[in-house]
Amino acid sequence: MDNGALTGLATDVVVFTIRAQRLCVLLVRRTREPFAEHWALPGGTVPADEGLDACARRLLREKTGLHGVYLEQLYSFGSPGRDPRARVVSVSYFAVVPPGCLLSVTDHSSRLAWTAVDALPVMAFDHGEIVSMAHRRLASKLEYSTIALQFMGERFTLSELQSVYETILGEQLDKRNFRKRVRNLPCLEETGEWFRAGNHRPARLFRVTRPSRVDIIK
Amino acid sequence: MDNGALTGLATDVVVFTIRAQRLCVLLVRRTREPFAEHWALPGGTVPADEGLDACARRLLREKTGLHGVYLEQLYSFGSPGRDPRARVVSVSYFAVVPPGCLLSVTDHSSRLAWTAVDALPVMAFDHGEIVSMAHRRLASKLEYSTIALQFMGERFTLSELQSVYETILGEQLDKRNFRKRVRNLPCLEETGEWFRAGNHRPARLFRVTRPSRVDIIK
DNA sequence: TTGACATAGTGTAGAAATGACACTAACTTA
DNA sequence: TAAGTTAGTGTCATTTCTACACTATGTCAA
Repeated sequence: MDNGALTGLATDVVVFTIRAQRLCVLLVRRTREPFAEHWALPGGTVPADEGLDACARRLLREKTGLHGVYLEQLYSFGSPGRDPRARVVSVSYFAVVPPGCLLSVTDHSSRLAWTAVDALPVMAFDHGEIVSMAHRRLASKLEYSTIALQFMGERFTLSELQSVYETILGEQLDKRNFRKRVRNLPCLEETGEWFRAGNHRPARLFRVTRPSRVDIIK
Repeated sequence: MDNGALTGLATDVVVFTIRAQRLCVLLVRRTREPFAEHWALPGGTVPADEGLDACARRLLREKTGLHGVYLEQLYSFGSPGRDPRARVVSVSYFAVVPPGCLLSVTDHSSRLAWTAVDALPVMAFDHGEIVSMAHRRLASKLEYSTIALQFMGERFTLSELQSVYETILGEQLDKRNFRKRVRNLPCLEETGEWFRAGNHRPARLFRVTRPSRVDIIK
Protein backbone atom coordinates (compact mmCIF):
# COMPACT_ATOMS: atom_id res chain seq x y z
CA MET A 1 0.00 0.00 0.00
CA ASP A 2 1.03 3.50 0.85
CA ASN A 3 1.28 5.99 -1.89
CA GLY A 4 1.40 3.62 -4.82
CA ALA A 5 -0.76 4.72 -7.73
CA LEU A 6 -1.62 8.34 -8.24
CA THR A 7 -4.94 9.13 -9.80
CA GLY A 8 -6.80 12.06 -11.21
CA LEU A 9 -9.46 13.36 -8.87
CA ALA A 10 -12.46 15.46 -9.80
CA THR A 11 -15.70 16.69 -8.34
CA ASP A 12 -18.89 17.04 -10.36
CA VAL A 13 -22.14 18.54 -9.24
CA VAL A 14 -25.68 17.74 -10.31
CA VAL A 15 -27.57 20.99 -9.75
CA PHE A 16 -31.33 20.56 -9.65
CA THR A 17 -33.98 23.17 -10.05
CA ILE A 18 -37.54 23.30 -11.28
CA ARG A 19 -38.50 25.30 -14.30
CA ALA A 20 -41.91 25.26 -15.96
CA GLN A 21 -43.02 22.24 -13.93
CA ARG A 22 -40.07 20.15 -14.95
CA LEU A 23 -37.10 18.94 -12.96
CA CYS A 24 -33.98 20.33 -14.61
CA VAL A 25 -30.23 19.98 -14.17
CA LEU A 26 -27.58 22.49 -15.02
CA LEU A 27 -25.19 21.41 -17.77
CA VAL A 28 -22.02 22.93 -19.15
CA ARG A 29 -20.94 22.58 -22.74
CA ARG A 30 -17.39 21.28 -22.97
CA THR A 31 -14.88 23.06 -25.16
CA ARG A 32 -12.02 20.57 -25.16
CA GLU A 33 -11.42 16.96 -25.97
CA PRO A 34 -12.43 14.45 -24.93
CA PHE A 35 -16.14 15.01 -25.45
CA ALA A 36 -15.67 18.49 -26.91
CA GLU A 37 -19.05 20.11 -27.54
CA HIS A 38 -20.75 17.53 -25.36
CA TRP A 39 -22.74 18.47 -22.32
CA ALA A 40 -21.20 17.75 -18.93
CA LEU A 41 -21.78 18.42 -15.27
CA PRO A 42 -20.10 21.47 -13.77
CA GLY A 43 -16.96 20.23 -12.08
CA GLY A 44 -13.26 19.74 -12.48
CA THR A 45 -10.03 18.69 -10.90
CA VAL A 46 -9.47 18.83 -7.17
CA PRO A 47 -6.24 20.54 -6.12
CA ALA A 48 -4.12 18.70 -3.59
CA ASP A 49 -4.69 21.22 -0.84
CA GLU A 50 -8.46 21.59 -1.03
CA GLY A 51 -11.22 19.59 0.69
CA LEU A 52 -13.77 17.80 -1.45
CA ASP A 53 -16.82 19.79 -0.39
CA ALA A 54 -14.96 23.06 -0.69
CA CYS A 55 -13.74 22.14 -4.13
CA ALA A 56 -17.18 21.18 -5.38
CA ARG A 57 -18.53 24.47 -4.09
CA ARG A 58 -15.75 26.54 -5.57
CA LEU A 59 -15.92 24.92 -9.00
CA LEU A 60 -19.68 25.35 -9.00
CA ARG A 61 -19.25 29.04 -8.34
CA GLU A 62 -16.52 29.45 -10.93
CA LYS A 63 -18.30 27.56 -13.67
CA THR A 64 -21.84 28.71 -13.07
CA GLY A 65 -21.83 31.62 -10.66
CA LEU A 66 -23.96 29.69 -8.16
CA HIS A 67 -23.04 29.96 -4.49
CA GLY A 68 -24.56 29.41 -1.09
CA VAL A 69 -26.64 26.49 -2.32
CA TYR A 70 -27.59 23.23 -0.66
CA LEU A 71 -24.88 20.71 -1.52
CA GLU A 72 -24.50 17.08 -0.50
CA GLN A 73 -22.07 14.35 -1.45
CA LEU A 74 -23.72 11.75 -3.68
CA TYR A 75 -21.33 8.97 -4.71
CA SER A 76 -17.87 8.38 -6.10
CA PHE A 77 -17.52 7.07 -9.60
CA GLY A 78 -14.28 5.41 -10.59
CA SER A 79 -14.60 2.86 -13.36
CA PRO A 80 -11.17 2.68 -14.95
CA GLY A 81 -12.57 3.53 -18.38
CA ARG A 82 -14.81 6.44 -17.49
CA ASP A 83 -12.30 9.01 -18.72
CA PRO A 84 -10.59 7.89 -21.93
CA ARG A 85 -7.37 9.74 -21.09
CA ALA A 86 -6.53 8.42 -17.66
CA ARG A 87 -7.98 7.05 -14.50
CA VAL A 88 -10.05 9.82 -12.92
CA VAL A 89 -12.27 9.34 -9.92
CA SER A 90 -15.19 11.71 -9.67
CA VAL A 91 -16.55 12.48 -6.24
CA SER A 92 -20.02 13.60 -7.23
CA TYR A 93 -22.38 15.92 -5.41
CA PHE A 94 -25.88 17.13 -5.87
CA ALA A 95 -27.22 20.60 -5.24
CA VAL A 96 -30.68 22.10 -5.13
CA VAL A 97 -31.49 25.69 -6.02
CA PRO A 98 -34.70 27.70 -6.26
CA PRO A 99 -36.02 28.57 -9.70
CA GLY A 100 -34.93 31.99 -10.79
CA CYS A 101 -31.29 31.42 -9.96
CA LEU A 102 -29.41 31.83 -13.19
CA LEU A 103 -32.35 33.13 -15.17
CA SER A 104 -30.05 34.31 -17.92
CA VAL A 105 -28.92 30.81 -18.53
CA THR A 106 -30.87 29.90 -21.60
CA ASP A 107 -29.24 32.54 -23.79
CA HIS A 108 -28.21 30.89 -27.00
CA SER A 109 -24.70 32.15 -26.69
CA SER A 110 -24.32 30.59 -23.25
CA ARG A 111 -22.38 27.45 -22.58
CA LEU A 112 -24.65 26.76 -19.62
CA ALA A 113 -28.11 25.26 -19.93
CA TRP A 114 -30.89 24.03 -17.73
CA THR A 115 -32.06 20.74 -19.18
CA ALA A 116 -35.04 18.65 -18.16
CA VAL A 117 -33.92 15.38 -16.59
CA ASP A 118 -36.37 13.47 -18.74
CA ALA A 119 -34.81 14.89 -21.91
CA LEU A 120 -31.10 14.78 -21.33
CA PRO A 121 -28.70 14.88 -24.25
CA VAL A 122 -25.94 12.34 -24.65
CA MET A 123 -23.46 13.41 -22.03
CA ALA A 124 -19.70 13.44 -21.54
CA PHE A 125 -18.06 10.65 -19.52
CA ASP A 126 -20.53 8.79 -17.30
CA HIS A 127 -22.33 11.99 -16.36
CA GLY A 128 -25.65 10.56 -17.49
CA GLU A 129 -25.36 7.85 -14.83
CA ILE A 130 -24.44 10.42 -12.23
CA VAL A 131 -27.55 12.45 -13.01
CA SER A 132 -29.65 9.34 -12.87
CA MET A 133 -28.35 8.35 -9.45
CA ALA A 134 -28.82 11.90 -8.19
CA HIS A 135 -32.39 11.88 -9.41
CA ARG A 136 -33.19 8.66 -7.54
CA ARG A 137 -31.56 10.01 -4.39
CA LEU A 138 -33.50 13.25 -4.63
CA ALA A 139 -36.81 11.46 -5.10
CA SER A 140 -36.22 9.26 -2.10
CA LYS A 141 -35.09 12.17 0.09
CA LEU A 142 -38.37 13.94 -0.66
CA GLU A 143 -40.13 11.31 1.41
CA TYR A 144 -38.09 11.53 4.59
CA SER A 145 -36.55 14.99 4.65
CA THR A 146 -37.37 18.61 4.05
CA ILE A 147 -35.13 18.84 1.01
CA ALA A 148 -38.01 20.03 -1.18
CA LEU A 149 -37.84 23.36 0.62
CA GLN A 150 -34.48 23.97 -1.03
CA PHE A 151 -36.34 24.38 -4.31
CA MET A 152 -38.38 27.25 -2.93
CA GLY A 153 -37.58 30.94 -3.11
CA GLU A 154 -37.73 33.19 -0.10
CA ARG A 155 -41.52 33.20 0.00
CA PHE A 156 -43.85 30.73 -1.64
CA THR A 157 -47.35 29.32 -1.57
CA LEU A 158 -48.32 25.81 -0.54
CA SER A 159 -49.56 25.14 -4.06
CA GLU A 160 -46.12 25.93 -5.40
CA LEU A 161 -44.55 23.57 -2.88
CA GLN A 162 -47.02 20.85 -3.76
CA SER A 163 -46.17 21.29 -7.40
CA VAL A 164 -42.49 20.65 -6.61
CA TYR A 165 -43.38 17.34 -5.00
CA GLU A 166 -45.61 16.38 -7.88
CA THR A 167 -43.01 17.24 -10.46
CA ILE A 168 -40.25 15.22 -8.83
CA LEU A 169 -42.37 12.25 -7.83
CA GLY A 170 -44.19 12.24 -11.14
CA GLU A 171 -47.63 11.83 -9.56
CA GLN A 172 -50.50 13.98 -8.38
CA LEU A 173 -50.97 14.47 -4.66
CA ASP A 174 -54.14 15.16 -2.73
CA LYS A 175 -54.28 18.82 -1.81
CA ARG A 176 -55.81 18.42 1.63
CA ASN A 177 -53.58 15.58 2.72
CA PHE A 178 -50.53 17.41 1.44
CA ARG A 179 -51.38 20.54 3.37
CA LYS A 180 -52.09 18.57 6.52
CA ARG A 181 -48.58 17.05 6.41
CA VAL A 182 -46.71 20.15 5.49
CA ARG A 183 -48.40 22.56 7.87
CA ASN A 184 -47.14 20.48 10.77
CA LEU A 185 -43.54 21.06 9.80
CA PRO A 186 -41.91 23.33 12.35
CA CYS A 187 -39.54 24.68 9.73
CA LEU A 188 -42.38 26.32 7.81
CA GLU A 189 -44.09 29.53 8.86
CA GLU A 190 -46.67 31.94 7.48
CA THR A 191 -45.36 35.33 6.48
CA GLY A 192 -48.77 36.95 6.84
CA GLU A 193 -48.47 38.15 3.27
CA TRP A 194 -50.55 37.14 0.29
CA PHE A 195 -49.64 36.30 -3.23
CA ARG A 196 -52.00 37.65 -5.89
CA ALA A 197 -51.79 36.27 -9.40
CA GLY A 198 -54.46 35.69 -12.00
CA ASN A 199 -58.15 36.01 -11.62
CA HIS A 200 -58.60 34.06 -8.45
CA ARG A 201 -58.30 34.05 -4.73
CA PRO A 202 -54.86 35.09 -3.39
CA ALA A 203 -52.69 32.54 -1.60
CA ARG A 204 -50.90 32.77 1.71
CA LEU A 205 -47.15 33.15 1.47
CA PHE A 206 -44.89 30.98 3.59
CA ARG A 207 -41.22 31.05 4.40
CA VAL A 208 -38.68 28.56 5.71
CA THR A 209 -37.45 29.33 9.20
CA ARG A 210 -33.83 28.25 8.70
CA PRO A 211 -33.40 28.15 4.94
CA SER A 212 -30.05 26.40 4.78
CA ARG A 213 -31.12 23.50 6.95
CA VAL A 214 -32.51 20.20 5.72
CA ASP A 215 -34.21 18.12 8.40
CA ILE A 216 -34.83 14.42 8.50
CA ILE A 217 -38.47 13.84 9.24
CA LYS A 218 -40.22 10.72 10.45
CA MET B 1 -9.61 21.16 -15.13
CA ASP B 2 -8.28 18.27 -17.09
CA ASN B 3 -5.63 16.23 -15.50
CA GLY B 4 -4.17 18.83 -13.20
CA ALA B 5 -3.40 17.50 -9.73
CA LEU B 6 -2.78 13.85 -9.11
CA THR B 7 -3.82 12.44 -5.82
CA GLY B 8 -3.46 9.29 -3.82
CA LEU B 9 -6.55 7.16 -3.84
CA ALA B 10 -7.51 4.50 -1.34
CA THR B 11 -10.45 2.38 -0.34
CA ASP B 12 -11.21 1.46 3.26
CA VAL B 13 -13.88 -0.89 4.50
CA VAL B 14 -15.81 -0.89 7.75
CA VAL B 15 -16.71 -4.54 8.30
CA PHE B 16 -19.50 -5.04 10.81
CA THR B 17 -20.44 -8.16 12.64
CA ILE B 18 -22.07 -9.04 15.92
CA ARG B 19 -20.21 -10.90 18.61
CA ALA B 20 -21.48 -11.51 22.12
CA GLN B 21 -24.35 -9.08 21.67
CA ARG B 22 -22.11 -6.24 20.60
CA LEU B 23 -21.70 -4.56 17.28
CA CYS B 24 -18.07 -4.97 16.23
CA VAL B 25 -15.84 -3.78 13.43
CA LEU B 26 -12.79 -5.48 12.02
CA LEU B 27 -9.54 -3.58 12.53
CA VAL B 28 -6.03 -4.13 11.26
CA ARG B 29 -2.95 -3.15 13.17
CA ARG B 30 -0.63 -1.03 11.06
CA THR B 31 3.02 -1.91 10.81
CA ARG B 32 4.41 1.20 9.13
CA GLU B 33 4.49 4.91 9.65
CA PRO B 34 2.48 6.95 9.82
CA PHE B 35 0.38 5.57 12.65
CA ALA B 36 2.54 2.48 13.07
CA GLU B 37 1.01 0.14 15.66
CA HIS B 38 -2.29 2.01 15.46
CA TRP B 39 -5.50 0.30 14.49
CA ALA B 40 -6.88 1.06 11.04
CA LEU B 41 -9.58 -0.11 8.68
CA PRO B 42 -8.67 -2.78 6.15
CA GLY B 43 -7.92 -0.97 2.92
CA GLY B 44 -5.19 0.43 0.76
CA THR B 45 -4.26 2.08 -2.47
CA VAL B 46 -6.38 1.72 -5.59
CA PRO B 47 -4.42 0.75 -8.71
CA ALA B 48 -5.11 2.80 -11.81
CA ASP B 49 -6.75 -0.02 -13.69
CA GLU B 50 -9.16 -1.29 -11.03
CA GLY B 51 -12.71 -0.21 -10.25
CA LEU B 52 -13.48 1.09 -6.77
CA ASP B 53 -15.85 -1.68 -5.70
CA ALA B 54 -13.54 -4.34 -7.05
CA CYS B 55 -10.59 -2.83 -5.25
CA ALA B 56 -12.38 -2.61 -1.93
CA ARG B 57 -13.40 -6.24 -2.28
CA ARG B 58 -9.94 -7.40 -3.28
CA LEU B 59 -8.15 -5.56 -0.49
CA LEU B 60 -10.64 -6.89 2.00
CA ARG B 61 -9.90 -10.42 0.87
CA GLU B 62 -6.15 -9.88 0.88
CA LYS B 63 -6.00 -8.23 4.29
CA THR B 64 -8.59 -10.26 6.12
CA GLY B 65 -9.50 -13.30 4.06
CA LEU B 66 -13.14 -12.20 3.86
CA HIS B 67 -14.91 -12.58 0.53
CA GLY B 68 -18.41 -12.79 -0.85
CA VAL B 69 -19.72 -10.34 1.71
CA TYR B 70 -22.31 -7.60 1.44
CA LEU B 71 -20.45 -4.42 0.51
CA GLU B 72 -21.76 -0.93 -0.17
CA GLN B 73 -20.10 2.40 -0.84
CA LEU B 74 -20.37 4.72 2.14
CA TYR B 75 -18.71 8.08 1.57
CA SER B 76 -15.50 9.64 0.30
CA PHE B 77 -13.21 11.34 2.74
CA GLY B 78 -10.69 13.81 1.44
CA SER B 79 -9.66 16.47 3.91
CA PRO B 80 -6.25 17.65 2.79
CA GLY B 81 -4.69 16.81 6.16
CA ARG B 82 -6.16 13.37 6.74
CA ASP B 83 -2.95 11.63 5.70
CA PRO B 84 0.14 13.44 6.99
CA ARG B 85 2.27 12.34 4.01
CA ALA B 86 0.19 13.48 1.07
CA ARG B 87 -3.26 14.15 -0.13
CA VAL B 88 -5.09 10.82 -0.15
CA VAL B 89 -8.79 10.45 -0.78
CA SER B 90 -10.41 7.42 0.78
CA VAL B 91 -13.49 6.02 -0.88
CA SER B 92 -14.96 4.19 2.07
CA TYR B 93 -17.26 1.19 2.12
CA PHE B 94 -19.08 -0.78 4.70
CA ALA B 95 -19.60 -4.51 4.81
CA VAL B 96 -21.72 -6.82 6.91
CA VAL B 97 -20.81 -10.40 7.78
CA PRO B 98 -22.38 -13.10 9.93
CA PRO B 99 -20.75 -13.93 13.24
CA GLY B 100 -18.41 -16.85 12.98
CA CYS B 101 -16.58 -15.50 9.97
CA LEU B 102 -12.98 -15.11 11.05
CA LEU B 103 -13.38 -16.87 14.36
CA SER B 104 -9.63 -17.17 14.69
CA VAL B 105 -9.30 -13.45 14.71
CA THR B 106 -8.84 -12.76 18.35
CA ASP B 107 -5.57 -14.69 18.61
CA HIS B 108 -3.08 -12.54 20.40
CA SER B 109 -0.53 -12.94 17.68
CA SER B 110 -2.99 -11.67 15.07
CA ARG B 111 -2.86 -8.24 13.58
CA LEU B 112 -6.61 -8.42 13.02
CA ALA B 113 -9.17 -7.78 15.71
CA TRP B 114 -12.89 -7.49 16.10
CA THR B 115 -13.54 -4.46 18.27
CA ALA B 116 -16.82 -3.27 19.73
CA VAL B 117 -17.90 0.01 18.13
CA ASP B 118 -18.62 1.48 21.54
CA ALA B 119 -15.07 0.79 22.68
CA LEU B 120 -12.89 1.75 19.76
CA PRO B 121 -9.22 2.52 20.28
CA VAL B 122 -7.66 5.69 18.93
CA MET B 123 -7.42 5.00 15.24
CA ALA B 124 -5.15 5.84 12.35
CA PHE B 125 -6.02 8.71 10.02
CA ASP B 126 -9.71 9.69 10.23
CA HIS B 127 -10.80 6.08 10.46
CA GLY B 128 -12.70 6.77 13.66
CA GLU B 129 -14.95 9.19 11.78
CA ILE B 130 -15.44 6.67 9.03
CA VAL B 131 -16.59 4.03 11.49
CA SER B 132 -18.90 6.51 13.10
CA MET B 133 -20.55 7.44 9.81
CA ALA B 134 -20.86 3.78 8.87
CA HIS B 135 -22.54 3.04 12.18
CA ARG B 136 -25.11 5.77 11.64
CA ARG B 137 -25.78 4.55 8.12
CA LEU B 138 -26.18 0.98 9.27
CA ALA B 139 -28.62 1.93 12.02
CA SER B 140 -30.77 3.91 9.64
CA LYS B 141 -30.75 1.16 7.02
CA LEU B 142 -32.09 -1.28 9.61
CA GLU B 143 -35.35 0.63 9.51
CA TYR B 144 -36.03 0.58 5.81
CA SER B 145 -34.16 -2.38 4.39
CA THR B 146 -33.43 -6.02 5.04
CA ILE B 147 -29.77 -5.39 5.74
CA ALA B 148 -30.01 -7.02 9.16
CA LEU B 149 -30.28 -10.38 7.42
CA GLN B 150 -26.68 -9.97 6.30
CA PHE B 151 -25.65 -10.50 9.92
CA MET B 152 -27.29 -13.91 10.00
CA GLY B 153 -25.70 -17.23 9.25
CA GLU B 154 -27.27 -19.74 6.93
CA ARG B 155 -29.97 -20.71 9.42
CA PHE B 156 -31.10 -18.74 12.42
CA THR B 157 -33.92 -18.24 14.87
CA LEU B 158 -36.17 -15.21 15.11
CA SER B 159 -34.83 -14.50 18.57
CA GLU B 160 -31.34 -14.29 17.16
CA LEU B 161 -32.54 -11.89 14.49
CA GLN B 162 -34.33 -9.76 17.05
CA SER B 163 -31.19 -9.62 19.10
CA VAL B 164 -29.32 -8.18 16.09
CA TYR B 165 -31.83 -5.36 15.83
CA GLU B 166 -31.68 -4.69 19.54
CA THR B 167 -27.92 -4.63 19.59
CA ILE B 168 -27.60 -2.17 16.73
CA LEU B 169 -30.47 0.08 17.71
CA GLY B 170 -29.53 -0.03 21.37
CA GLU B 171 -33.07 -0.64 22.56
CA GLN B 172 -35.35 -3.53 23.44
CA LEU B 173 -38.07 -4.49 20.97
CA ASP B 174 -41.40 -6.13 21.62
CA LYS B 175 -41.21 -9.80 20.73
CA ARG B 176 -44.68 -10.16 19.25
CA ASN B 177 -44.56 -6.98 17.21
CA PHE B 178 -41.14 -7.85 15.93
CA ARG B 179 -42.24 -11.30 14.80
CA LYS B 180 -45.35 -9.92 13.15
CA ARG B 181 -43.22 -7.58 11.02
CA VAL B 182 -40.52 -9.99 10.13
CA ARG B 183 -42.70 -12.97 9.30
CA ASN B 184 -44.31 -10.93 6.53
CA LEU B 185 -40.99 -10.52 4.75
CA PRO B 186 -41.01 -12.56 1.57
CA CYS B 187 -37.27 -13.01 1.77
CA LEU B 188 -37.55 -15.10 4.94
CA GLU B 189 -38.66 -18.73 5.03
CA GLU B 190 -38.90 -21.56 7.54
CA THR B 191 -36.47 -24.38 7.08
CA GLY B 192 -38.68 -26.84 8.96
CA GLU B 193 -35.76 -27.54 11.26
CA TRP B 194 -35.45 -26.76 14.94
CA PHE B 195 -32.65 -25.37 16.99
CA ARG B 196 -32.13 -26.98 20.40
CA ALA B 197 -29.98 -25.22 22.95
CA GLY B 198 -30.19 -25.02 26.69
CA ASN B 199 -32.91 -26.28 28.93
CA HIS B 200 -35.87 -24.87 27.10
CA ARG B 201 -38.18 -25.20 24.15
CA PRO B 202 -36.45 -25.47 20.73
CA ALA B 203 -36.81 -22.66 18.20
CA ARG B 204 -37.74 -22.81 14.53
CA LEU B 205 -34.88 -22.21 12.16
CA PHE B 206 -35.28 -19.77 9.28
CA ARG B 207 -33.26 -19.03 6.21
CA VAL B 208 -33.01 -16.12 3.75
CA THR B 209 -34.31 -16.92 0.30
CA ARG B 210 -31.72 -14.92 -1.65
CA PRO B 211 -28.90 -14.34 0.80
CA SER B 212 -26.91 -11.82 -1.17
CA ARG B 213 -29.83 -9.50 -1.78
CA VAL B 214 -30.79 -6.53 0.39
CA ASP B 215 -34.29 -5.21 -0.25
CA ILE B 216 -35.68 -1.80 0.46
CA ILE B 217 -38.86 -2.22 2.43
CA LYS B 218 -41.69 0.23 3.10
C1' DT C 1 -41.09 -38.78 37.99
C1' DT C 2 -41.85 -34.51 38.80
C1' DG C 3 -41.16 -29.80 39.69
C1' DA C 4 -38.30 -25.70 38.65
C1' DC C 5 -36.45 -23.15 35.14
C1' DA C 6 -35.64 -21.06 30.61
C1' DT C 7 -36.74 -19.57 26.19
C1' DA C 8 -40.27 -20.12 22.14
C1' DG C 9 -44.32 -18.87 20.55
C1' DT C 10 -48.94 -16.67 20.09
C1' DG C 11 -53.53 -12.59 19.69
C1' DT C 12 -56.14 -8.62 20.71
C1' DA C 13 -57.67 -4.09 21.49
C1' DG C 14 -56.89 0.88 21.61
C1' DA C 15 -54.38 4.68 19.37
C1' DA C 16 -52.38 6.91 15.66
C1' DA C 17 -51.47 7.67 10.91
C1' DT C 18 -53.01 7.42 6.28
C1' DG C 19 -55.92 7.91 2.31
C1' DA C 20 -60.10 9.03 -0.13
C1' DC C 21 -63.25 12.33 -0.96
C1' DA C 22 -66.32 17.65 -2.41
C1' DC C 23 -67.50 21.84 -1.39
C1' DT C 24 -67.05 27.02 -0.22
C1' DA C 25 -64.01 31.39 -0.46
C1' DA C 26 -61.92 35.15 -2.76
C1' DC C 27 -60.36 37.34 -6.43
C1' DT C 28 -60.37 39.02 -11.73
C1' DT C 29 -62.27 39.95 -15.97
C1' DA C 30 -65.72 40.48 -19.41
C1' DT D 1 -72.94 40.70 -11.89
C1' DA D 2 -71.97 36.25 -13.70
C1' DA D 3 -68.29 33.13 -15.17
C1' DG D 4 -63.89 31.54 -14.49
C1' DT D 5 -59.92 30.23 -11.65
C1' DT D 6 -57.23 28.83 -7.88
C1' DA D 7 -57.10 28.84 -2.47
C1' DG D 8 -58.53 26.76 1.31
C1' DT D 9 -60.88 23.55 4.58
C1' DG D 10 -62.83 18.54 7.59
C1' DT D 11 -64.56 13.91 8.09
C1' DC D 12 -64.80 9.12 7.99
C1' DA D 13 -63.04 4.50 6.92
C1' DT D 14 -58.95 1.86 6.64
C1' DT D 15 -54.58 0.62 7.86
C1' DT D 16 -50.76 0.57 10.72
C1' DC D 17 -48.60 0.80 15.15
C1' DT D 18 -48.23 -0.09 19.95
C1' DA D 19 -48.80 -1.99 24.34
C1' DC D 20 -49.47 -5.90 26.77
C1' DA D 21 -49.46 -11.56 29.37
C1' DC D 22 -49.93 -16.07 29.05
C1' DT D 23 -49.16 -21.03 27.36
C1' DA D 24 -45.85 -24.49 25.11
C1' DT D 25 -41.93 -27.32 25.12
C1' DG D 26 -37.83 -28.54 26.21
C1' DT D 27 -33.73 -29.59 30.02
C1' DC D 28 -32.01 -30.60 34.37
C1' DA D 29 -31.73 -31.66 39.12
C1' DA D 30 -33.72 -33.39 43.21
